[in-house]
Amino acid sequence: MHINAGPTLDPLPCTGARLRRLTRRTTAFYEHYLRDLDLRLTQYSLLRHLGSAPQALTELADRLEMDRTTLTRGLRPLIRQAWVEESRGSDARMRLYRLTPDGVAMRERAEVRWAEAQHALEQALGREFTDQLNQRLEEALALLKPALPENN
Amino acid sequence: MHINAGPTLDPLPCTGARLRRLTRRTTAFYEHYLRDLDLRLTQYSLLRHLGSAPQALTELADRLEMDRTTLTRGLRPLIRQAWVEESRGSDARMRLYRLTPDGVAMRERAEVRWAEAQHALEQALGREFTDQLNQRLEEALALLKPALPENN
DNA sequence: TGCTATAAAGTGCATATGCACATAAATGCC
DNA sequence: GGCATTTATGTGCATATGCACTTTATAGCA
Repeated sequence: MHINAGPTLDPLPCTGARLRRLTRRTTAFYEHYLRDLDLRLTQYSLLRHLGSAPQALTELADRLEMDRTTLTRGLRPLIRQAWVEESRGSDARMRLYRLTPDGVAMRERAEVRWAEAQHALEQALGREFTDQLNQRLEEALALLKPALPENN
Repeated sequence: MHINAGPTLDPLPCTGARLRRLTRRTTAFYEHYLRDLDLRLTQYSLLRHLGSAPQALTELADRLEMDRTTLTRGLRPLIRQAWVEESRGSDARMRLYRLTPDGVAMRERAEVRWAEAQHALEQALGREFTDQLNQRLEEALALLKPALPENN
């Protein structure tokens, strides 16, 4: 039994908190479909952004707009599963990553599940609403890029 | 120097990945303003949802729509700073949490910064766009609530 | 009164996230 | 060629996130 079981939910004046909240729920939605592949949404995203051609860590981080160090560690499970292979190029500082054949196969299996999830999401939200939401998110991403003075 | 420095960014057909991406960037935006208070956005959110009246963990988790166990650990730093106090009620299973006077003071200081951040965000995105984005996020949250069969 | 079912919470595990700091290799001058 | 600077990456630390499993306490019923 709860104490102080007040009104349902606060109006949430904070856009950031609202985003985090929706992201939590949406991630759970997708991961429900990826579950028996034992794949997280982020990991699927990595598979999707990797190819058979070796790619440098920083390059990948830029494309995904993720922190470099998050990626370093996020790639490790994929390497452990032998879906991704690390190699070195002429520049001995760089780490290059590419999908293995197993990784390509896994990505294909995952894409089926992802498509199911995406479809189900569009069903739940309505196709038009989803498009508009995607639009807004994309727009916000573009507008927010130069918004932090320190990041320039 | 990068290898395979292809086109800028993929169109991102995945709504979930887009959400995660925007959330990362937006969180960084807010946390820039909270930085010298050494407060994360999530922690600010906790302070905002706590009061002087003791609240049970599960009740708080429901209100924030966060996982109970995430909350258990998320509250610890706040307790360590003595902004939040844990207590027990008549039901010996429950943990009750409330803001200490220091916690109230901290919340007030943080609200100033939060307001600056929110205002700056609305500047960056445009006021109208922000309202519409908030609207969509709220709508999506409402629509997604019953969307996972397993969650019923 | 006991026994069972349920409810509240904690813990272990595995990622996800990003900052500050450290290291190593390549670059650019002089 | 040799040294200062820049670049690519790794590591330590502290949260954030959520699932599976465990523990403890209350509730409900025979």
